[in-house]
Amino acid sequence: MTEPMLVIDDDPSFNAILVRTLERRGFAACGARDVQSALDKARELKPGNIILDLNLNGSSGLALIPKLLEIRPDCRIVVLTGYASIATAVDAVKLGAIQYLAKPIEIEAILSAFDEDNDPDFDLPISDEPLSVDRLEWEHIQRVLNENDGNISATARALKMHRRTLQRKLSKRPVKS
Amino acid sequence: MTEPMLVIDDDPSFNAILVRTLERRGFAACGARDVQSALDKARELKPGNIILDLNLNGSSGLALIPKLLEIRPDCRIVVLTGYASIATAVDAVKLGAIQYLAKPIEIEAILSAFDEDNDPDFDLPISDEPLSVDRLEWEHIQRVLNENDGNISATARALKMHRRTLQRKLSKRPVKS
DNA sequence: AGTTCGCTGCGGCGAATTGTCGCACCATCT
DNA sequence: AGATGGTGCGACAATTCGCCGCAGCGAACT
Repeated sequence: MTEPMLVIDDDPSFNAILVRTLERRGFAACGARDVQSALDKARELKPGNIILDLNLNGSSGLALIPKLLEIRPDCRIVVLTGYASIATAVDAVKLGAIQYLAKPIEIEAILSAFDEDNDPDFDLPISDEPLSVDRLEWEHIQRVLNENDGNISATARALKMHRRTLQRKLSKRPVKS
Repeated sequence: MTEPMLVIDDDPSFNAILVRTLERRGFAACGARDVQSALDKARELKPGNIILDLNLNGSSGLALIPKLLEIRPDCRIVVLTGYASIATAVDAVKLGAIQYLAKPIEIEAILSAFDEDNDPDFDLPISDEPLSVDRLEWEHIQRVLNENDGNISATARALKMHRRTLQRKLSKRPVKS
């Protein structure tokens, strides 16, 4: 099960964390932050499992799917995105991705996506509990808040929630699982 | 094309309207309101185009996809649902549906789905807005619910929320962006 | 300077949602 | 038959949300 994994995501910290976590779990993992190096790495490593973010510095990861499959037709691609939509989910799967997940997401869910597809030869840690809805909400808020440079009003607008409500959530919840 | 169309939807009025509209546009259309009659009609007509609602009186239209494809492997199935979620969209496409659309939808969109069931467009999608917290919550619930084979109690436990609350959320939220 | 924006924190209050309990009804399994 | 576990749903109190308004603050423009 030393099938190499390739993480394609333009967010440096997310990418690094994911690669590190995968390695710590015993996978050979490698990261790429843009289309070109993703293709280079893919050609070099011929990874069987690929984690692909849809948004790569503005260019669509969707177009990368056929190219990756061309390099290795049986590779399993899990698409990950912070801006999930049903339309892109449908496209991604039609193009050959085996799963489409919305960030924030736990590693467990990603791994189980690779797992449940087939290949019973490696049983990785049985997936943990999913995040509670509260926790998920918190994670999501933090992400969007970060994206908006801490601007609460803008975040509330993006999240389509009331600013007052966001304020209250932020002040009340240091974090809980 | 006089390829017969089959409309599978348990909502009588929606079904009837859709069939009528299709006929008025020159298609041979036929409706079915439950799993059994859908399969009967499919075997009888061997329709090339099928419009399938995911929720058929509680039973999942998802399971119908493989059976329909078995009857006619090259038929094109467009999945329609009032309770859209990314999880079920991914499943539907993996099972062989060519498109997944959320109600309410215009006939035009359905027809154009059949029309251009090839090459998804990589260029335009990727939205610029993150999901609203409500939407994210909905997606997450759908995923976990799916993971638990539709078991509401188990899902509520996994999500650390009260079963009653989950019930209410599931029944109350048709979808909102 | 003065003025206009937009963001922020916060009080308050009615409306809506949640947490909890309880009950009835079903399947399964023992 | 009894135990177990799921499901739907009514009811009611506790909590949260939506929405109002207000005052302070920094940036940007005239």
